[in-house]
Amino acid sequence: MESNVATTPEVLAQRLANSGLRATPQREIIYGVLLKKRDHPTADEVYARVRTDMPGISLATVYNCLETLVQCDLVRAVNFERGPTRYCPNLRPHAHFHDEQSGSTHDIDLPAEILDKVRSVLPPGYNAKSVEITFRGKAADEQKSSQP
Amino acid sequence: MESNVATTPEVLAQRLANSGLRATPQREIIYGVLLKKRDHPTADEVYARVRTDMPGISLATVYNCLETLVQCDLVRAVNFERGPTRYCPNLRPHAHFHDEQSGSTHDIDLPAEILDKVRSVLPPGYNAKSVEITFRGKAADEQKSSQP
DNA sequence: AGTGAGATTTAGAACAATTCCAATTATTGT
DNA sequence: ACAATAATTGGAATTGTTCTAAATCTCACT
Ligand SMILES: [Mn+2]
Ligand SMILES: [Mn+2]
Ligand SMILES: [Zn+2]
Ligand SMILES: [Zn+2]
Repeated sequence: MESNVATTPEVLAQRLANSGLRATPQREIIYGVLLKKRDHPTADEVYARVRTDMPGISLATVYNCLETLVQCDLVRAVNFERGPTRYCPNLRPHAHFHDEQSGSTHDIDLPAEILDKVRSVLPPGYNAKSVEITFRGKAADEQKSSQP
Repeated sequence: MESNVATTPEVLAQRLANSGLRATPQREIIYGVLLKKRDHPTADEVYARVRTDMPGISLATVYNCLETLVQCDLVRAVNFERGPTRYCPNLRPHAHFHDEQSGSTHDIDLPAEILDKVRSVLPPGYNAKSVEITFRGKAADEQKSSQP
């Protein structure tokens, strides 16, 4: 029973329409790139991947589309320190584990129970719209390089 | 029983010495500024405050000194989204509540019990050196402006 | 007190990521 | 088709930070 999880171009179009926006080829390809390899790419990395399918796309458009997807709640923008923003199409509540050695980022699912516990540290009067949890450290077996 | 909490110039000097560094006037004043008003100022804000005491200081030095204090574990660098880095001399384990309206940042103490619960979501093999928790939302009664 | 090595500060240039801008191109409804 | 609106584009501009190379300071030693 996955509510709220868009994984197809059709769903993308629907979500965009909800916000009065159009499903353009650029938006579809960029969203597809994010779904295909969920390694939290930067805008530059998305740009590089998209260009193999759509060589004429501009970096400005990549930024525009990513921003649009974030606005539609189809994608989360993720930041570590002051590094470039990374993009994540995982809509379930999750934390991020940032491996400092490899630079890779892993999603860590967050049970609602834990999220509630965390929210419980807030004194009365503090109304949190969002909670962000980030781990930094070393993850074991980085699976060699990345060729499957 | 506060271990690890430096609040005086002398302790600063000690900590710096531990790392083979000197206690310069610039470092002392900057650390003093952070201790005096714990509102998580940016480098620019620190620069402005320091200049009232030391008009000749340079912005590069402010950046250098802040970085040094972070290296010595006397100060934490705090980031929200892609905003400018903010600096926090609170060494206790704590989360940050970022009030989007006012732009202000509040420390939220984190009981060890909660921190452990949060760490417990990590699958085996994930070794977290640090955990960062950030709330975003609206805090009630922003105490009018700020004149006491 | 004077000297030299090394640390620190400084001003300004350089940089990286992102946003802005004005012009062009695409899509939509009539 | 046509006009209105939305989206894309290349390049300039902006922001926060880091780099660089020169000047200054500090400390240890004579
Ligand atoms: Mn990293
Ligand atoms: Mn803010
Ligand atoms: Zn993620
Ligand atoms: Zn803090």
